[in-house]
Amino acid sequence: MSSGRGRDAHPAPTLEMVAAAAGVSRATVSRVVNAAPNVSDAIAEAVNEAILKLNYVPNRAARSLVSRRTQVIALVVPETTAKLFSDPFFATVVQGVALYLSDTDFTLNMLIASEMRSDKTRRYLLGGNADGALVVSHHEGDHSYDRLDLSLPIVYGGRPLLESESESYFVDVDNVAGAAEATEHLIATGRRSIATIAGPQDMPPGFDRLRGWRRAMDSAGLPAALVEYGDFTPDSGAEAMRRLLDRGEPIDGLFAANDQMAAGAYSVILERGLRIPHDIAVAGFDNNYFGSTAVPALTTIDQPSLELGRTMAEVLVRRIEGKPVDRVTMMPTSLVVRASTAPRDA
Amino acid sequence: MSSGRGRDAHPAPTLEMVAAAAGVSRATVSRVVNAAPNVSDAIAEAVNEAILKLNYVPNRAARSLVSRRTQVIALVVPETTAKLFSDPFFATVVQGVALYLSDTDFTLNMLIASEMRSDKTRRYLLGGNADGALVVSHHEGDHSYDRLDLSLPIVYGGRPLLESESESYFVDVDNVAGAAEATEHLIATGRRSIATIAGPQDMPPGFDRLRGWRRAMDSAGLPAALVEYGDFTPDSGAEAMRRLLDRGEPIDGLFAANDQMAAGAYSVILERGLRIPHDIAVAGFDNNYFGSTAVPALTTIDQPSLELGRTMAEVLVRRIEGKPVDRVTMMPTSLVVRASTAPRDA
DNA sequence: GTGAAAGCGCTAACAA
DNA sequence: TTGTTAGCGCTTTCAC
Repeated sequence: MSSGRGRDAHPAPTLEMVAAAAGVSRATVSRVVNAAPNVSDAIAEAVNEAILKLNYVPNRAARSLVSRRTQVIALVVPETTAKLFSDPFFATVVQGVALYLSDTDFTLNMLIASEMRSDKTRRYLLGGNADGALVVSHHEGDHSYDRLDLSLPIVYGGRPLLESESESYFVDVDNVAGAAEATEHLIATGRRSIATIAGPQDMPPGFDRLRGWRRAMDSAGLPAALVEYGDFTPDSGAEAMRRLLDRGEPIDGLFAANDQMAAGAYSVILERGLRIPHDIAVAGFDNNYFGSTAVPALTTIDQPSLELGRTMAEVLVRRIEGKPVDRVTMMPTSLVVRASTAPRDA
Repeated sequence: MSSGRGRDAHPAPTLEMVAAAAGVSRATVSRVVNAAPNVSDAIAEAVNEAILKLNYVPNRAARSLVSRRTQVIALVVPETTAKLFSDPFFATVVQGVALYLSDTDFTLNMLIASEMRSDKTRRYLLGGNADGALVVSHHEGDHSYDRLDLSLPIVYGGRPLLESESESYFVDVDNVAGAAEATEHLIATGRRSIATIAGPQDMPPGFDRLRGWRRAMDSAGLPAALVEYGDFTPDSGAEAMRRLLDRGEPIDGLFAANDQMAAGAYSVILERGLRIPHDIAVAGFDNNYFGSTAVPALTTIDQPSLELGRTMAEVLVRRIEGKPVDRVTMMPTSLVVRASTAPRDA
């Protein structure tokens, strides 16, 4: 079994061949191809005809070599994310990026960055293989590529852990506002003793969502004391819920920092003979299948992951093209109301 | 707010600079970089030292221009798939591809192919922008890029609808064997009246999984008559289950052609007051969250999606490098036994 | 084993 | 408005 029939079957027409066919110089063809302003219509037409006839496609390598632009955007993905292929959030962000770029002249290059070969990624980026890079830091706040930004523009997904220490460009979801909205919704349905299962405080989403819950509780004049922490896994959510209930204080509402932990909390609530939403109304964050397939379906905060990716790409392209862009872009979240926060007597 | 600080901050060292630093000619540096056999150890060492000191990285554009190789592999994704970001299967395949390529010198280029701009994709591929292409046809059997294979090697995910009409290289999952295994498992747990909810018969997975069910039933001497069709959505699974039960014939086992349809069937089974697995044991196919989060958890057939992607990439790289490869590669599936097929009295 | 020189296909001054 | 010319950084005969 042989293979690779070689691109030599099709001896790829060159600019020179087009020039010959159209009876003009290579420079003129180049001008037409690049839509330069100063070409007479008659000549342009003749050239375009030749291009069509020969089925000419410019050679990117040659173009990049002289123009110093690759028309490539690198998407850096941490290997851990790649292995944890159970993450719909990540996949959606990537698709948003790809979708946006498909309407531009840029091409998307996916790089898997592992700790082991981290310099391979750096070298690739520094080697002039891309005009810019997108780093999907998976909301962990890792902006360790910051230094590279001196050599090529970088845009992160998710804010850095310490904003003050970074000058990086990033696009993020407004976690504080989202968490506040979920909590306000709980309050609006008549709940007063609202607990929260927070995420890790060394991750921006964990930290910000707790802040949002606090803000809403404070604004409503309710005590923000019922807090337990988890690590975003269902199991940790279950354990946090157990600790919460073991405090012996009344709880009629719960905001979990993500849907997975809410799902974990569900099992404990039911196991204790309590009903959702009758005894405890529950809201989550993320809007993924853990919430949508739960029974009762979980009220949650939707993150615009597709838009997040799209926006990251847009910000990067603007930077590359030298157009003005804000260093930080926040994407709005939206509340998805489902059965888990239904009013008690509806 | 400005931007793109230009790669000129770092004036990217060239081969020429390395040559100067090492006191040799550019040709020699090139030989060292490309690990040519005929370079004396002493010189090679000196060159490597210079490379390290200058932090030299070869310019791909220049290299591609002369070598006629791009070291790029294109991944063509249909836009519908990109929009339907709810598909973990697809995301995992892509990650498998990326993971494999990260250990090679190839780089992954994602292309979104829409019907509207389909020639953009073709032109890209024909324009010598990639050394080969991977087409994730999402198991729909669409091998419409077949003609391109004359100009550059292409490997598909999923077999073509009509094998006879295509000479394409592809990697697929053994749907027939998987479906048969699930059905045999049902039989082994003592079920005899086993129905199936099949997928669309114009899609290879739909067609093949029905064949697998039939094969298992025939081998066991059981009648293969209880068949209804769905379109792989949960709703269609629910309706098919309804039709199945409305036939009035006894059913004690069900093989659904995917987990989503199994989930749909679950709701109807429970709604009719039947118990899973006591009255009806259920098995699905895909092993995604529809099955793992269902109650009771669904026995299903696992597809090695990560491996599928990895293998597609491997087959393509072998073709590009002119090494022998089989035109068709089948990946094995595996049975995941869960509560939905537990023996009646266990 | 090493160097000199030509050229891959294109763009961008500069001339005309 | 169009053509001429000189490279971009690399690989690759061909001499030595």
